Amino acid sequence: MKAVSVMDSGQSQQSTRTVQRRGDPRKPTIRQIAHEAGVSVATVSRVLNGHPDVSELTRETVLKTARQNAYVRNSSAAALASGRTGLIGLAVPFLNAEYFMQMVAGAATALEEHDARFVVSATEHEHAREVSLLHRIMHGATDGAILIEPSESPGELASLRNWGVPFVVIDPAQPTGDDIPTVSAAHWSGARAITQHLIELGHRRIGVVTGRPEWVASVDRLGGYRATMLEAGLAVPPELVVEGNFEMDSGEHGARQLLALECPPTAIFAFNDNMAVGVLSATRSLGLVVPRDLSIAGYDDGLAAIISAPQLTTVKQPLREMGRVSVDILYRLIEKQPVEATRIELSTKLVVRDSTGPPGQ
Amino acid sequence: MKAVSVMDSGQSQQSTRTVQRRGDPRKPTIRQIAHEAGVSVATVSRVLNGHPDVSELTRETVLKTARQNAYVRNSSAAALASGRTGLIGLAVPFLNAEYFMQMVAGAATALEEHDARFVVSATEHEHAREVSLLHRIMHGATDGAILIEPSESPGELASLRNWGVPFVVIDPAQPTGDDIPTVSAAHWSGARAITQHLIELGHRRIGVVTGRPEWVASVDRLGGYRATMLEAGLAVPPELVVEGNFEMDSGEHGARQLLALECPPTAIFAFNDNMAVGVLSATRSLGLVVPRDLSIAGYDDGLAAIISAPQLTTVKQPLREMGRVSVDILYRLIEKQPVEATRIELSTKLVVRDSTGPPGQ
DNA sequence: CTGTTAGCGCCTTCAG
DNA sequence: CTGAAGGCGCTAACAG
Repeated sequence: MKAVSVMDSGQSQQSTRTVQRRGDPRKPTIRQIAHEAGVSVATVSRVLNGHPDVSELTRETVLKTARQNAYVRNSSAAALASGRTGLIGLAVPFLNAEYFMQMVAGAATALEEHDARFVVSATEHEHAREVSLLHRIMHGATDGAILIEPSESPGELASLRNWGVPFVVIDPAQPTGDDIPTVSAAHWSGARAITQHLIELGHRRIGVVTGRPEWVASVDRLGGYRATMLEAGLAVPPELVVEGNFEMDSGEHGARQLLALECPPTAIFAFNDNMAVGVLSATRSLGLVVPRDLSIAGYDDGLAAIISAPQLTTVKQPLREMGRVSVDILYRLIEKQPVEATRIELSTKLVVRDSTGPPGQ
Repeated sequence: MKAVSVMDSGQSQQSTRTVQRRGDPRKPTIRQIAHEAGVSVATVSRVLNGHPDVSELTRETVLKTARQNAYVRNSSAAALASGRTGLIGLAVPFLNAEYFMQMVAGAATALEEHDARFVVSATEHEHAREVSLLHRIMHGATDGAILIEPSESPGELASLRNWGVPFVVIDPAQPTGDDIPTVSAAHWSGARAITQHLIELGHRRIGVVTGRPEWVASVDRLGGYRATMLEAGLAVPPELVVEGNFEMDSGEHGARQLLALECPPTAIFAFNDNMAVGVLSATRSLGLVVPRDLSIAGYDDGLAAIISAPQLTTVKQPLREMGRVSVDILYRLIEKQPVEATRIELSTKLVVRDSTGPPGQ
């Protein structure tokens, strides 16, 4: 019986059964290209993958006929055969948060250099979603993953690693094992820089509005603040620390609480810019002038910091850079190259603007 | 010759060649599960894919042994065999723009219901990138795609459609053929609402700072503004329309230009919130009070609108909803269900805050 | 309800 | 430098 060839060249083929193609005939396969170019599929594959061991002539022929037939490689097939998908899993807490998107954007540009794309999943910081993500996306569907602020326990991460999918964690909530590369922002020293700045301006009572206590960012920034205060011989009475949740409202709320103290702070350090804006608006509605009556510092150096009036003194984090670096490390892992530093902490930068100044008298 | 079974059950198998498995032995295949559960691969496949025609007993057995062996389906293989990847391509101009991320977030939640993920690509509004995206991501790698504000010509989109990959376009720059579903924001009527609002407040000279002229948003909003002004019998002299680029700075710049006119406007409508904030800061530095001396309106109802002081009168767009709807339509397309409306325009909502008021006298 | 079997399209040794 | 051929792991007829 003759094989039913998709291309209608009269070439006869040995086959015990009728070949019934169900695929879309508009989508040429590597075999058709090979056939038309008069070479073997292996050669076509080599050309398409840029292998060097092909004569210039054949390469050109193949490329030409591939182009003519508008050939596009079927990535599923390639992935199945090669074991590489060209896809990276990316778990991010929230998609609509400027903060995380900076990291994602940084990772995206880096990924492009590796000719890869990423598959995103918003975890909303929910454990269940992350687990499902890890168990679905990572296994087989992607070559590796980047987890931004995962809520996984070290144990879960470790078991994940055992599965064989390389991944790197950005800002882990808890210290991971040494075998799991980690990229973090220097929350502690960033908070230190801000606090120091405030102290140098002459502030003695500095209140803070923290973020959600489950996040590393909150914990570490609080640590940096505390340490710096103590070091300067300044007390940190509990009433000076109020808990926020990174949203603007909580900043406003926290500020009111702080300013209602019998001995209110002369400066407030909010753990992110949004909350700092909240602090600002509370201040304003209380009739206080910033920075004369109250200095306000934020964190992140996001849009809010430059939109607000006065513009905020804050800490700039290398968010994009973190994304970039993570991808770089991830690819070292994937390509099994040695990874020198598995514990990277990128430094932050104090940005002094108009919301801080010496305390009024 | 005996097959080398990965599982060390002593079951002998007929095979003319030694089976040499190169895959990771920790990753069980459907065959091993079938073997261990004492059923055929087909049955396992059915169970795993939730097909109804399996007895409850076998289903349970299979599920149990799958769980025990920590089986995870190889998505590449499944994709190759079934022709469906469970992935959706998503082209978005910028990853770090609140505006687009809202859409993406909306699409993401909707996708989850379809148990799919998406592969993102930032186009940076560069034509080349989009083309590469379309030609790489879409063919075979994804089941469909959502293009946000693509710069493609109708011709390119049409040829894409011919390729057979279903897709929907959000806010197309140019009208597409009827066979390409489209989801848009009602830019025109949003601008109309704002303009009307300003007119009703008593403004007669209303200036605008537009966005980049290549974007639909700019063109349509300008159209809405113009039409409404004319309808109210108000002139729109060219000097009242200054071009911005959606960035804060251009708003500030535009405002200075507008306010320097011999007969300056009493209200300025900036085509997005960021620019409105720019207008605000220009106003402030000129010593004007908003809204007494100048009314300012924005567009988008983003973070900037509520951070700024005074908070901005603006137009809220159903960004998340647009993402959601797009996904819904896309899946209808993918599942070849009839798509009733292929030209969807979601309505916007005027949000009046403190930056607009009656003109001073 | 269940098993058999033929591919899906490509990659990759292994021979020449 | 090139060709032949065996899978990769899974799905989907088709036949019981």
